[in-house]
Amino acid sequence: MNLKQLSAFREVMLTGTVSEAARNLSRTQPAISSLIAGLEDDIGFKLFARRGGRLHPVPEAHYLFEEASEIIGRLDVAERTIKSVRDLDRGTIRIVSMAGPSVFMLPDLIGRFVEGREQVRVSLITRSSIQVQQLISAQQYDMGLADLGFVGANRSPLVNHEVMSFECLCAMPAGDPLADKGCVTAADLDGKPMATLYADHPTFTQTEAAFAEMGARLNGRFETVYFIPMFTYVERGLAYAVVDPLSAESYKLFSGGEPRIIFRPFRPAVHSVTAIMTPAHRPLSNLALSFHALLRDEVHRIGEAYSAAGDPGVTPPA
Amino acid sequence: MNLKQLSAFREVMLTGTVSEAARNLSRTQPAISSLIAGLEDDIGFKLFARRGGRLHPVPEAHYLFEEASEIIGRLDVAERTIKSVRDLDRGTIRIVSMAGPSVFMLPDLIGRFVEGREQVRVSLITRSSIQVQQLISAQQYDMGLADLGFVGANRSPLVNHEVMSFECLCAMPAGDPLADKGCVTAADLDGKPMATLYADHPTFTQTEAAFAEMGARLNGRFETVYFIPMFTYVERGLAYAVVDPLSAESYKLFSGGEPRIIFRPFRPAVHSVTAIMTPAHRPLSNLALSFHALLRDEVHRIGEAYSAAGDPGVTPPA
DNA sequence: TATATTTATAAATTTATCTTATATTATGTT
DNA sequence: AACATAATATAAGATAAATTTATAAATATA
Repeated sequence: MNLKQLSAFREVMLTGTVSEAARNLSRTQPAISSLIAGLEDDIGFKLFARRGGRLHPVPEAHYLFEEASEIIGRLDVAERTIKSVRDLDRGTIRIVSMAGPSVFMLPDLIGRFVEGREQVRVSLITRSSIQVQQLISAQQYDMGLADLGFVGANRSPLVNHEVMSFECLCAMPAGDPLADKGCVTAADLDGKPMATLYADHPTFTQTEAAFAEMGARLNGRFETVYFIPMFTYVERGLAYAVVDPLSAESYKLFSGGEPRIIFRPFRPAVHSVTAIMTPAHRPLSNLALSFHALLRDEVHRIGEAYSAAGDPGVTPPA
Repeated sequence: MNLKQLSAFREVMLTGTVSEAARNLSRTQPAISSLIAGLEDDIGFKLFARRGGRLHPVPEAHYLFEEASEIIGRLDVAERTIKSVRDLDRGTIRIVSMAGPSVFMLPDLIGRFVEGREQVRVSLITRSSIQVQQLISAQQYDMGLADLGFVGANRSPLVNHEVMSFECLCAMPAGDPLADKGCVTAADLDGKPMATLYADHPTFTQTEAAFAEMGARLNGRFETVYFIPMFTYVERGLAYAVVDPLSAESYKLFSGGEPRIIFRPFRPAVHSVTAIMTPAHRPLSNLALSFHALLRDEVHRIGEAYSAAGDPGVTPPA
């Protein structure tokens, strides 16, 4: 008893004749006849009584017809569904990210990704960079975005890290005199009020080192947990800040059309090392792979956009 | 996407390796490899990531595994069920019968038939002989048992009639002097009290004719609708009766171990013409065919048992 | 009666599946 | 590092299944 036999049988039951069934299935009549005969052979009795050169289903045939219809229908659904998975318009992606990108950048990217993919579900949670790696290595999430500065040497062997290093930027209010410089140095910010992250954040420690290197004094006036509050201080001209490109992009998304902060390259270079993490020993779904590619491209685009040119939102000085 | 592919895939998912799956399915490893490759080809993407010379299912594979398991399971159930239908231990038979046999004979026969066939359902209803033919021709029932004397020339072309003609018997109380005779004639019953069926029953009209033929007087003292009440009168020595063998058999079943009525051939012969009816243009289920054969044999057995030997329950006179 | 329609069967062909043999890759062991 | 082990992949040949073409037989229809 196989599928070919069952669908031939089903078609004969539906059409009433072998010839018509053969036409519907794009086969010849002897092919269908032989499938029916084979099916009858397999189950051990005749499904049709042959009278007047026609096939008349025996009562038992009606039971098998019901079953065959449901089985074939089920198979069709399964086939369609699995093929829609191939076409990436169905499935679930679970993402875990550090705080910064999870506020504007990732929701924006996810919004673009699910556009026109009604059946796609995306779950995004926010955790510390350390926890991001833990959750990925626990095979609980498909993708993670985290600051490798926190992870340091403790990279989990269960996690693939796609490492991207960026140079941080100096954020200042639009119209600030320093914006005229193509590049801002620690010396330029000597003693100026700064908004910084908390003490053990890699960006903060590197910024301190950069100031020390140039013999400049770091005047940490505002200390915050996330980047977003820092921008509030910068917007109002209360402070400068050294931020990574992803945070700069987040600000751009946050502020919408009229950015009141501009970004300039900062020297000595402060590096932000971000990684896209994926489970090492479990294949990603095609959908997740597709989003992974989008995320990587986006992060690279942001990195490049802010690195050389400074703030792409404002024309750099000639 | 076909069954071979799906069950190979299922087995690989269950065992974790192609080689083990091949062993379980009694195939070689390349056969399974090729089925998996074919399946992946059909659905358009890889179900397994090849790493370390092993297959690691992608997340989508788990969905297909669930579906494949259910489809295969469903097919197995259908196959088992249809084969149990073949073995006649599952199914339904709908029987319609005239009153006489439906009281004891058919229930007894049905009881024997369903013995050891837990899944077999039998429905038996009682209708007039005319209605029996109508219900069979309406394709509503699988089998009918009716007196053709009522149907006469109005045989439906939609019904197959298996006709059986019997000679009726004279019923008398055990110990009656007439029992000493090997054969009872209408003349023997001249003027004796008789229990008869209602006026237009074929057996009654023929009995009247038999008495007339021998110039005997028919003293119809009790008139009943069914045979069973007649036996009550006969048992108490209040009347004689002329009954067909099926009714005689019913009495035997009804009275159990100690029959208080004996039967003798009656002359001139009164014929009871019974027919087993089946739908002409619809095949019977194998189960119904099987019961049909049993019923035919039983009716023949009864006809033969009562015809020549008279009452088989009591030793006929030497 | 002639014609058309339907199913069944036989032979030949094509397609699918399976096996054997072998290559390749990864893993563990000495 | 060399070797053995175990897994998958691939190619070629063999076998089995499905399909088509051709044809016969039975039945219904004009």
